[in-house]
Amino acid sequence: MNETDRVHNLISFLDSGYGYIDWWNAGFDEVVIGAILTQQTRWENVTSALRRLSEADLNTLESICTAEPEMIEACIRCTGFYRIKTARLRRLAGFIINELGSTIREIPTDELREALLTINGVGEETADSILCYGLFRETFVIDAYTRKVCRCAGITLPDRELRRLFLELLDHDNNRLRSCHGQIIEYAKEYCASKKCSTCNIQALNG
DNA sequence: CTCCAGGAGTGTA
DNA sequence: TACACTCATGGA
Repeated sequence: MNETDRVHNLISFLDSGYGYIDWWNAGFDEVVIGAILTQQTRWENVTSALRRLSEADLNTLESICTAEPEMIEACIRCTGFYRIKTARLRRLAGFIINELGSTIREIPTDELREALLTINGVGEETADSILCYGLFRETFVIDAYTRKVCRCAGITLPDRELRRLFLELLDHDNNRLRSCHGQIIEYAKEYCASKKCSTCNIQALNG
């Protein structure tokens, strides 16, 4: 059994267990902001920060650009790295509004991905989250959960090849790509809470 | 108390 | 290319 078969089996396994998941179907601005906030932090802290930003009317890219940094820092402190994340939010929001503007919908995915990656504070996962969940583009998010579940399934491919394989096996379909990543997170939260993965039965997929 | 969470940038070899 | 280090709060 090769790596392609393992990924295929993993996809089938998750699909049969969870079905289609409409994962992180939020507005564009919230996805962009959340993509930065979720860096090295639990999602529960992100939702808390997003709620505070909303209550302070700082939940849009426009307001992020014009607000005092201290106001943003106060809202997102619970996500950790709040000073660095505030700087990243301001850079990213400014880039999207001033450099991309309304033409962002017309920029090809690969070109837009490269553009996002040039921004300080935007790495592969953040860029792919924005593209996949904020703009419904054909890309797949490789994050800590994805790596963990794949490792359990005996898949040892590097991120770049893993992303290409998921893209191919999910037919470059945005709905399937979003759903699959959601399934991975649901599974990981259910069975991989501890490091040992004692209740994880993914390795059985290998036959 | 310790450990780590849906990262990314920088410096070092 | 491959690590080690930094950023920082909060929950288990």
